[in-house]
Amino acid sequence: MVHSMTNRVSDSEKIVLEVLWQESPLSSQGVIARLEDHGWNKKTVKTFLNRLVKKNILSFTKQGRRYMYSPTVEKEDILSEESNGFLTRVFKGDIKALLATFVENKQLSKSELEYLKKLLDEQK
Amino acid sequence: MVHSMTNRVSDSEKIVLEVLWQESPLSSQGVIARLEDHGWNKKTVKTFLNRLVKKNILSFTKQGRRYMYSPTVEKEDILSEESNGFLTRVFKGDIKALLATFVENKQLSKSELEYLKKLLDEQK
DNA sequence: TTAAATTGATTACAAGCGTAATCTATAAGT
DNA sequence: ACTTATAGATTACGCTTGTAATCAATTTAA
Repeated sequence: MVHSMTNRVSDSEKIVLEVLWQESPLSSQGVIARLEDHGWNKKTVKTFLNRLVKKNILSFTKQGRRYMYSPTVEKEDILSEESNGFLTRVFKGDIKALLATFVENKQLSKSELEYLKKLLDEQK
Repeated sequence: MVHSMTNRVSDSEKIVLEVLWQESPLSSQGVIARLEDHGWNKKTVKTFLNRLVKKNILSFTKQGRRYMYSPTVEKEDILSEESNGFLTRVFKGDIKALLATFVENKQLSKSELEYLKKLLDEQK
């Protein structure tokens, strides 16, 4: 946990980051290619890459005049950070209220219910 | 569900709204008083009241030259809207991953685990 | 070898947000 | 009867975000 992580990752940046969590290092072209169906202009994707580098969420190595980008943070760290933020901001830390909202709202399937029960049993 | 609700409620606005969910109608003074420990300037609170009115999240009735504010939306509606947004944005709709993150990260107490199990059992 | 395409860097620009200050009208205190 | 405080409305201003366009350098295609 070296990063103090004052800089948050915006939603769009997170979409870019997701690509690199799945496969890295990648050049900007590689990222752009994997985001084709997103309908973003190449320039836009490059902006996000740049901002992520400035925020120290991505690092790169030079390959000629190309950059090969890699995440500097684990997906799990970002997810749990965001989750805690959400819990605090929206539910004021009331974890039971949060869980109730999700469980009641989402109509879980049988297999999802099974999975969660098992998860709970492992917890103790 | 009359509101198309394209306008989101910001975090600060939500804090103001919370006061009015707990007690309404209230004048701006009433809201300001109940937010004293928040360290906000009165003007700041009034800005948020104004913005919430513009977003149709608050309505008011005039009492002389004072306004008495009330929410036009239910807390539960906002919470589940935000929750769904969060689920989609951060976990790409994967409810299992979301719940797993909370359960594993938050070190749930025995009673919280019990509560959640009951929630799951009621679901079916 | 000259023109075109591509790279990353820099700049743009409007909307939303946090955080108020100022303006205008009215009510209240002296 | 004035002066001052207060209410809501309008304006301000820097930061972040979404969404690129432009710029300078370099590589590639013709």
